[in-house]
Amino acid sequence: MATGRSHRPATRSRGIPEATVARLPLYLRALTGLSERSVPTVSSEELAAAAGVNSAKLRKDFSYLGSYGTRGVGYDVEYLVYQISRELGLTQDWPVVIVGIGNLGAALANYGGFASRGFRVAALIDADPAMAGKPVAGIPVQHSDELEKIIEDNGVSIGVIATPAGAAQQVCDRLVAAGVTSILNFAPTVLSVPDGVDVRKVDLSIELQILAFHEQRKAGEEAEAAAHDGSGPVAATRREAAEQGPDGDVPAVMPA
Amino acid sequence: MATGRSHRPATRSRGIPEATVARLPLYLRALTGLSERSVPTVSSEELAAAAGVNSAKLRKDFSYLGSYGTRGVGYDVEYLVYQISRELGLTQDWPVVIVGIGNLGAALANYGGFASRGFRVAALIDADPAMAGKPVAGIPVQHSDELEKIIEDNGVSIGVIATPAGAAQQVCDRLVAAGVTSILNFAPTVLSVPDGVDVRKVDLSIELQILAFHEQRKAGEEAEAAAHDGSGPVAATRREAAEQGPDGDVPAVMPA
DNA sequence: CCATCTTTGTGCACGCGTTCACAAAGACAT
DNA sequence: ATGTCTTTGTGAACGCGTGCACAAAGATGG
Repeated sequence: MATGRSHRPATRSRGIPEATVARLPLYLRALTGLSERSVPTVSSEELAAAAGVNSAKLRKDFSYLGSYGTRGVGYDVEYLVYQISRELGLTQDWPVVIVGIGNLGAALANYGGFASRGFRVAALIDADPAMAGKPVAGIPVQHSDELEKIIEDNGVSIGVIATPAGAAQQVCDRLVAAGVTSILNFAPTVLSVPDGVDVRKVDLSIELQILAFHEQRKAGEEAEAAAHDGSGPVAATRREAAEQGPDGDVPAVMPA
Repeated sequence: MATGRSHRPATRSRGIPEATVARLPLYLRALTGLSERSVPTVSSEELAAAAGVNSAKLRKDFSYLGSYGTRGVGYDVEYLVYQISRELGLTQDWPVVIVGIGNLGAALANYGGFASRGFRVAALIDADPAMAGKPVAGIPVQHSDELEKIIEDNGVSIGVIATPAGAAQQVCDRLVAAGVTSILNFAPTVLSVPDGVDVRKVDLSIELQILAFHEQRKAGEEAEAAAHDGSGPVAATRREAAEQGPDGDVPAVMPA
C-alpha cells in the first residue's frame, strides 16, 4: 500500500543503523583486497583510509557488529571478512533475476561483481520474443511469460529491473506477486511496492544532474573570483553561466 | 590531497542542502512527465506522490529555491521545470566523456537519459587499440592516448569512468590533470582526488549487498514468526538462515 | 467587498548520523 | 610482574534532515 517508498526501510534493522549497513560492503571490499595480499591485521586507521571513510566512523560501525578488534593491534582481516559477510547475508547463495536484457541488462549479466559475492544470476528475462533463447553472458534469455515460474522454481527473492521506464512498474508488480521482496531498479521511475518489499534505485541521469549542479556552482564561484583576478585557473573554452544574481530570488522573466 | 572523499562536498552549496539537491532531479522528472501531458499546475501533494516523497519535504525543498508556488493553487509546471533546470545547471550544455567502453560503457553511451537533459556524449574512450574507430551508439571510440586532447578541445568538465577497477585511479588522475572536475565512477574502487573535484560513485554490487542484508533480516524474522505459527506466508523453497541468535554477540567459532 | 476554502511556506521539535576526545584494554619490552 | 605504548570502543556534543502542524496568502464564490 505504501507508495514509492524507496530505500531506507525506516525501521532500524536489528540495531544496525542503515547508514552503517550501506558502508559494510565498502569495508568488505577493502578487506578482501587486504586478504588477497595476505595482510593478517589492519588498524581502523588503515582500513578507513582504504575504504575512504573516517576512522572513528569505521570503529563505531564495527562496534554495532560486536567487539571484533584487539586493542593495540587492530582487526584480524580474515575474521572480519567472515563477520561482515555473515552480517550481510553473503554466506548464503542469492539467486537473482535480471529483467530487461537491453544494453544495461546485458552489462549487468556480464558484471563480475555479482558472482564473486554470493549472488548468482538465476535467469535473464526479456519481453522481446526475438531475444528468447539467445545466450547473454552464457545464459539463455527467457521470455517474460516464464517470469512467475522462474521465480518460484528458483526461490528468487531479489530482482533487478533494467527495462524501459514504461514497463518497470508492471514488471515490478509481477515480480512482487511472484514472491520477490527486494528490487534493484535501474529504470527511471518511482516504483510503488507493498510494505515489506525493499526497493533500491540506481539512476544514472540523476547522478549526472547532481554533478552538474556542483559543476555549475564551481563555475559560478570561479567566475566571481576571476572577475577581479584576471587569470582563469582552468582550461580554455568553458562557459561562464553569467546571469543570475548572487541571491536566489531572481526576478526571472519566464511566465506561464 | 583529500583521499577518497566521495560525494557530499561538505560545504552546503549556496544555502541549498545537499539532500535537497539530490531530490531536485526527481522532481524534475515528475514535472517533465506532467508537462508532456500538458498539466498546467500541480499541488505539492500531487507532485510529492509522483516523485515518491513527503509533501512537506517537497515544499521545504522548493522553499530553498524561492517562492515559486501560489497558495490555494499550487505550482506552475512549466515555470517550475525551468527553475529547477536552471538551478541544476541543465540550461547549459555539458559535454561528457565516457572512459572504458566495455558492456557497461556501451550501455551508458546508448542510454537516452543523457541527451534529454543537457548532457552530450562528447567522446568514448577506451584503452584497447582494437576498439579504436569502432562506432558505439553512433560515436567512434577513441584511444586513451587522445584523452587529454579530447578533454581540452571540448572543454569537458564531467567524466564517466566505466573501466575495470584496476585502471580507474589512473584514468581518474589523467582526467583530473586534464581539467575534469566532476567524476561519475562505476568502477568498484575508492578514488583519490584533489580538493575541488567531486566524485559520485555507483556500485551495483554494493546495492545488491544492501538488499541482501535486508532480505536476510526479513527471512530471519519470518522464520522466527513461523516458529510458532506453522504457515510460512511466502512461497515454497526459500532458505531460512537459521543460525545466529537474536542478539548480536554470537560466540561464533571462526578463529584466526 | 467579504467570507470561505485551499494550499503554500515555515517555525519547531525530534531523531539519526557524524565527529571528537578519552578511558579501558591489551600487546610487548624489559 | 610492571610500565609503556598502541589502538579499540564509546560517551557526549553537535549538526543536518525530516515531519508536524499552523499561520499567512491568495483564489473563488456570493
